[in-house]
Amino acid sequence: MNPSPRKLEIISVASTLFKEKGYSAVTMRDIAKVMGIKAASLYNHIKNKEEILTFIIISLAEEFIDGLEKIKSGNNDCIYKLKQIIILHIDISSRNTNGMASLNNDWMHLKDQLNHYLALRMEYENSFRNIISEGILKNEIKNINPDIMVFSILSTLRSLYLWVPKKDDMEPTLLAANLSEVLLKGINK
Amino acid sequence: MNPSPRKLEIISVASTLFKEKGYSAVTMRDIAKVMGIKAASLYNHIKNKEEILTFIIISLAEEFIDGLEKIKSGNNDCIYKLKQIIILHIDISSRNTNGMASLNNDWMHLKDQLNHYLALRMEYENSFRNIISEGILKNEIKNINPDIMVFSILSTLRSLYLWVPKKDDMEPTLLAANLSEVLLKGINK
DNA sequence: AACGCAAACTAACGATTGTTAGTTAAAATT
DNA sequence: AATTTTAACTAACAATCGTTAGTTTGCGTT
Repeated sequence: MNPSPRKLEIISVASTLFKEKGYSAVTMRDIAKVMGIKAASLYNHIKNKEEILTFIIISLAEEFIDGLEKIKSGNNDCIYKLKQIIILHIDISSRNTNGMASLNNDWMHLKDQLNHYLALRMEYENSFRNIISEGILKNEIKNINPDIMVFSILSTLRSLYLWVPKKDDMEPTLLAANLSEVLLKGINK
Repeated sequence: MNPSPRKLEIISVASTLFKEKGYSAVTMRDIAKVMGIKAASLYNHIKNKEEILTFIIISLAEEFIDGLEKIKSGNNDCIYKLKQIIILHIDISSRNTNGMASLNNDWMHLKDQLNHYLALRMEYENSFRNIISEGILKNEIKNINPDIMVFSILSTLRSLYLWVPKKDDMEPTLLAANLSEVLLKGINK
């Protein structure tokens, strides 16, 4: 069953608060107050607090997995694939800035779906590393420890949610171009 | 007055727990249990929960400010200064992995010292950006939006605390060398 | 042996937490 | 018009929160 509009509204409000203070510091009464209703009324729409967090995180994680799957299946250069990954992160982070905060910082508070999330994350990082490793084999990418490259690039991409809202005047395509240049070719002239 | 050894012990234990679950999700009883004492006993050594967080964050922030100050004062290339900044982050993050988690994720729960922290952070980012901007002027660094370069490099450096413990077999100097190569010159061959 | 002190303890506090039960009013469906 | 459904409400729950007060214990100094 699809989430009702009201439920999505609650999730959206919760996302905003989770980004500001973190999941644990946000109370059901906080969420309700922003919604203009009482805390108990939230339970007409959601099962419990955990369900909100689970929805935010899992749907985002699956969006990343799906996006990466399409990129992997294309028959392109590794460098081109990496550029597509950069665009994927900019796109998702721009459309759901608040949710990205929970994905990055509050995943450890998942219960039922914690293992599912961890599996998705490992799958994503492995795919990412495979692209890098293939690039090294094909002589497209420097022969440096792939873990370091994955860590470095992914750290920047994962932080986009903090930075994109402050630069919302910047064209996404321009951001993607500049970020690709910096991440792939460095800053040194 | 310097913090007593016992107080430092409490702060260390708290740091570990804060990294695992975040400041808000950690209770005084959690900290006490790891210490092997009762929660009320903690108050023989610390003023309150907030003081623990404040100590962790402010002392780290000042460590970064001091480190950057020394780097700025040296009469070196901008690229060299950036390499020193990378080493600074690796060094601090390795020595206080747990504290770095609070610095990154729990600063918004500061009260008295929140403004002080925000001032230090802005000072740090401004100095960082000035080094980049100077590098562009001196033709050492590509003429790309400095904000993007600061964001990109700093995002990676700020995430080191998550990654360094998983690679504790790696020589810090080797990590610094590889990371400098990736961050400054990119991964593209 | 007596004292002072540091650091633990027990007990409890008021506030806040997520959540449930039962009720009400309006809207949608029959 | 009658009925069901939706979504709000009030009231309250047991649990847990950070913290305080007062007490006990053991060690080092007198």
